[in-house]
Amino acid sequence: MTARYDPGSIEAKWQRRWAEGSVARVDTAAPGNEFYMLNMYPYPSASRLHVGHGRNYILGDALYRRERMAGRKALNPMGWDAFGLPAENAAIQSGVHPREYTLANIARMKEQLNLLGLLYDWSKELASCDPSYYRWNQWLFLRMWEQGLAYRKTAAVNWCPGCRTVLANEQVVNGRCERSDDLVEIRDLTQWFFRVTDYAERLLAGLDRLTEWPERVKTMQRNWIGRSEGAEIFFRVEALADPIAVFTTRPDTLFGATFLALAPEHPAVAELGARSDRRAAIEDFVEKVRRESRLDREAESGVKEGLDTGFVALNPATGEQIPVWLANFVLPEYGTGAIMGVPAHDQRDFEFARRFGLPVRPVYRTEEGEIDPDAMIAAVPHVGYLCNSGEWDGIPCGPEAVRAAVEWIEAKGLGKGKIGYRLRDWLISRQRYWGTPIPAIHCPRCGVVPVPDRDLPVLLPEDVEFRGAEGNPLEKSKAFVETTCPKCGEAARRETDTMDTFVDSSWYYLRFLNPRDEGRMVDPERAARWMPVDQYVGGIEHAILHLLYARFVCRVLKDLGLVDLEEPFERLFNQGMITKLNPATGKVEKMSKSRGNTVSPDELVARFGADTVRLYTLFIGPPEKESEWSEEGVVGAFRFLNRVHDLCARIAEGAAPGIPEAANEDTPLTRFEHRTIQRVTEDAARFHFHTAVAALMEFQRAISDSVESGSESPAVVARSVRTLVKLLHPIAPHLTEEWWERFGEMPFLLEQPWPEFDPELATTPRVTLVVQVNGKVRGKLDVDRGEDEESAVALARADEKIRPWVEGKEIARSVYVPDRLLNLVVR
RNA sequence: GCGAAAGUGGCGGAACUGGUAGACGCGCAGGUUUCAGGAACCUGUGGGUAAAACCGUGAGGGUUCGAGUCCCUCCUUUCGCACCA
Repeated sequence: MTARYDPGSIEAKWQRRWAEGSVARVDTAAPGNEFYMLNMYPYPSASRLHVGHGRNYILGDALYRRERMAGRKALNPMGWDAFGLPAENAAIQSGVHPREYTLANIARMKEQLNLLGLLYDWSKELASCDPSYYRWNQWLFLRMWEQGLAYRKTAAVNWCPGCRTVLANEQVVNGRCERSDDLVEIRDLTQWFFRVTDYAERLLAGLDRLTEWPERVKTMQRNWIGRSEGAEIFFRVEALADPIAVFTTRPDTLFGATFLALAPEHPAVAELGARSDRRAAIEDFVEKVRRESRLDREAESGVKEGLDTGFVALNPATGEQIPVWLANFVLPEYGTGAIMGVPAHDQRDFEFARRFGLPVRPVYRTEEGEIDPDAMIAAVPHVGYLCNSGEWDGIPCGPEAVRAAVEWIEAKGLGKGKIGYRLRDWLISRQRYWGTPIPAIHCPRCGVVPVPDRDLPVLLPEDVEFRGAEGNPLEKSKAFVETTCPKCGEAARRETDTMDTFVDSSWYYLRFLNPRDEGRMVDPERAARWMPVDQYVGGIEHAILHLLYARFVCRVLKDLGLVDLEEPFERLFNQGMITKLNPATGKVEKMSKSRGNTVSPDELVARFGADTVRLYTLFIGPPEKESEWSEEGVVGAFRFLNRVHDLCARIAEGAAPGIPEAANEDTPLTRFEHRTIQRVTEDAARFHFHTAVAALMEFQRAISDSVESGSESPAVVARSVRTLVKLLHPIAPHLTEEWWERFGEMPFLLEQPWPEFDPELATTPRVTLVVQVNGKVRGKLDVDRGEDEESAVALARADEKIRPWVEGKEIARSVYVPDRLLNLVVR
């Protein structure tokens, strides 16, 4: 007769007990052995938790519980990235206030997290939409403004005509608005930026010290920052007062520059147009390129469009006149938005030159001699030695040539060495209501004036109509917009842009340490004690967004003297996404609400219990890998927990508390036990709970078998079962707490020390020695550990399975790996 | 195009520094229990053979006593970046 396993009642009971006991709560002010672990924030705007990101939390909780059992005081807080577009869009559609919508979703998410038995320190809970949180966004903004790190400029941004708002880059999918599917336009708007480019070098250099970060993420950040060394060189244009600066990584090819190309967006283009008799053509071209969406401009890579402005520039090295062109392939946001065209040594310039009949002039020659430009079919970026380049002639292609060129250019005052970055400043303005108001006031007399600290927080107004709203609802709130200038006291307009929600999440890990602190943003003493975050768990999707912004803001806070911390997250673990077949597209896609291929964990919890869902989610595969969700195997997890339940029930009869902890008898089951402790401990350390589960399944079977056969003493069995229960706790916490209690043990199993193994007992006295003949497995020997080679060979020769393979043959050599393998090489 | 990761049974996946390939689970097959059903229990399960031999980790080469693991070439898939001067 098997004991009936009823997860529902057990789980409800323990969830209540953990909450009542505040087991997750820690005093962040008190010293101790600290471990700070953080899951990347969820999106409470998502109305339900789905297994795709539930996996984060289940893995995180298992790690957290293991740390607790390992005796470390561990902080595991949860915060809500509560501002954002979805809440506001819901408000526009339904009229429900974004706050209401958000708070309802937070409550629901919280319920679901609790349902899975996840332990968070709710005393540290925070939500970015709470003024006690976002006032510090504003405070930080003002400090950054003082430092010149926050500024306003006019920039080309993504604009969705349907939603009548700017969009973040990540909200643009294939050139279309993620929500309305409208084609996104590029518009010039005056926006607020954070000067992240000032930190490019430090952000790049810091990556080398993040040894516990996945290489993949670091590479993505490096590419995103995109450092390249080169030079800025000035080209005089006859029609213009100021020279045009170009950025190049190949100043060594300056003598080969045969044209100058400007991005149509280049600021000098308007002036050129005004002075040109080709004004209409220039304006048409600019308009045409600008009308192309970014998508088209990128998709048509290869098709290079251009227009000769009719003006000429002077090649500063040769003094020759070269034409000034407009070209669609020159990007306005990189470098200076202008390039020198060196067709012989740059493929893009080559294609452009050939298309428009511009001259090609090689300035490198090969061993065979100079290159015939007419015979070239492609650019030769790296070849031979400089030629036709005055003093530089003869220098081999490479860093040496670049260095020589930079020195020469600087000496002549033609330009200077420069490091270029692909990284652009962080656009933080959003023309939306549901975000942190940017604390600035526009005064007709004083200009843009910061809100004084004493007036913080700038609260979101309540007199706002959302339903069917067009544009930023804040603009229509008189109470909000109409204000007075803090400098001159005259009537002024309040800034209506709000901040990107990534600002919120850039420093929240610090705020968990002092979430109710009214007087300051961060507590430097607690930060010194707890920082950096020991373990950060989250998906790869934040590799260059959140994880880069957080590293940036951390450095800003350091420079402001608020914390002594350069890197916020010491160790990062990227778990793979859960994918699932999307019936709508027929493809296997990342599980997400917007794709409509989600699976809600609470339905599964209702059927099998949270422990089964947790165990199965961890068992599905290695957490760093993407996994396709399937429920085929859930029953296997459920069966296992049933067997554990049954086993516990069998030995619980007559079990007295505290029995067998001391006895470490040398029996087969004891050895199995120690081996299992070792396996589970090591697997958990590298987050491989799927193999830990496999080890526990084997262990359960071994215990059950010895109970069946009566081969082990009750004390040994009792201790083994207790060990099984402890090792299983991070994975299936409810069932294991329940049995720990029924065994008469107290208090929480969560507070029990993680079992330790004896390395000696974690081995077996006898081992299987594999015998190979000429590298092929021909038999196995059961021998004592540490058997020497000579007797192993003798045993092998005598073995009836092996004998036929060696009989009558000469053993040329033997390879012996003690306790593992014997390979006989015969002729 | 550039960069990174990965290809192992019907499926998810094991295999730490080269040393029994396929742990564990699903599925499947046979059996047990049950009025019955099953998400219960037991046994078996890479191909192949009567049993062996033999063949098997994307393909082809190489190093080695021995290769899923190391090296070279190629193929496929996934994910980044994508005219970055």
